[in-house]
Amino acid sequence: MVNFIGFNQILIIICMTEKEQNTEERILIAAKQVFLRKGMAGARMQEIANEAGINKSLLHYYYRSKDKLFLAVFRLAIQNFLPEIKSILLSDVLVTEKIDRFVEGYMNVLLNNPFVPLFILQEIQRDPDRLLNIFLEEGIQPQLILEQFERAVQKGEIKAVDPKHLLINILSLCIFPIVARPMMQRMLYDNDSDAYNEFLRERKKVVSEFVKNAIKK
Amino acid sequence: MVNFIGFNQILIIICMTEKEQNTEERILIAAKQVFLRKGMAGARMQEIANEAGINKSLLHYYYRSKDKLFLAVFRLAIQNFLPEIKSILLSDVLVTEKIDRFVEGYMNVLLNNPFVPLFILQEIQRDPDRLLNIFLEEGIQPQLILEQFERAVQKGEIKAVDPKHLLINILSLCIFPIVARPMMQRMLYDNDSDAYNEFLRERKKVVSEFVKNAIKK
DNA sequence: GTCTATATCGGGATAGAC
DNA sequence: GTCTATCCCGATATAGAC
Repeated sequence: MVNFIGFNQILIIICMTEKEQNTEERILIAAKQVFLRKGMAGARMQEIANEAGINKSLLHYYYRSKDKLFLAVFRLAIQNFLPEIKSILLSDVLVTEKIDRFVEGYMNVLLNNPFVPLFILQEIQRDPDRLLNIFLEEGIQPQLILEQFERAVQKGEIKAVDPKHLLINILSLCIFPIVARPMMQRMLYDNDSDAYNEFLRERKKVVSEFVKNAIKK
Repeated sequence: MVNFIGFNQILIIICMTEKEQNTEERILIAAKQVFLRKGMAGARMQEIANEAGINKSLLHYYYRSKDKLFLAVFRLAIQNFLPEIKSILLSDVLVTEKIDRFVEGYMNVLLNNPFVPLFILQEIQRDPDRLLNIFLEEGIQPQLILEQFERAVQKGEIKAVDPKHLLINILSLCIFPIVARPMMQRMLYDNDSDAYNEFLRERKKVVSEFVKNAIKK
């Protein structure tokens, strides 16, 4: 008897594969939403299942546990960040120009993924080494930008500042207004969402100017 | 029969009162620790009871529910912040001098309560209006400092900057290095805690200078 | 006020039918 | 692969003895 796979068997296989990918992906997207909103501890498997439009058990079928699902989601989340940021950091331009580009690009990323930073801050406190390892595996390298700042100081392009402080200053100015949004929007803008969006948009330029003023000789 | 309270009855009452206060207070302190570390969702009543060295049921005896306990703790936490900060904001000095004092005072408070900011950021996202109401009840008023910045701009003491951006810039530079500590300490200082403490101490001056440079004419 | 015991509930995880 | 039903544990909360 010849090995033979009938036409509709192939169809079934294709269908199952497509379904699998769809479901798996839908789970990931749903889980991302919920994890980002609630954090690991606050997220409920039921809520994720609802958001994905499937049964709770299916979550365990695809990702054996809540913990595994969480890890998958986290990798996905930071991979949205990386390519854009990396390309900016690797670009070969003057330090002041690079600061402009970085602030612009980084704040755009944050505006598109507003829940990611707080999520990272939460989980990094819950279990610091786990997430740090993932960061390292994904090739996050602060050394690169620190050296650039260092060289810019030596060449006299900017004031003599500690590169680590400068890096944290820039990150602070970009990230904090996003993670503190629920509070700041209420306290400064009467909870007017549009006004705060406008504030964040104009903030790209404001931060760039602020930093460049602070470090120019 | 005359109304009469015997001597040992008085002793008992005093004892009970003292014990009550002690226990109540011990619970508050323990709960503060746990809530700050784990957030509302991650905190466990058992863990709080252990930390206070008492039985789980006693938590419910003094504070009817986890939620009520949480609110009590939160009020306590922000009341540690307020007096110091308020007095700085109300002091009558030049804007640059006030920025120095604020950064110094605020970062000291943060160094003594390093878990508070992330805790606030977490809970403010979980239930924004609840915490905001507490802030308002406690008399937190950004308007005050905004007006001072405004006047300083008009008087020509500092560059023409948007007061709201300036306020958020200062807050960012102070708060972010504390909430992101677990990550930054590992990425920038090989997880050397002493080195990061030193970094934060010198940061008070660094931030002051950074901000003043950025806004001087 | 403080403890032990227990009720009650919700969530993660598994078994098994289809 | 997907569903229903169920297990099991842990956590909040209550009852009641002392």
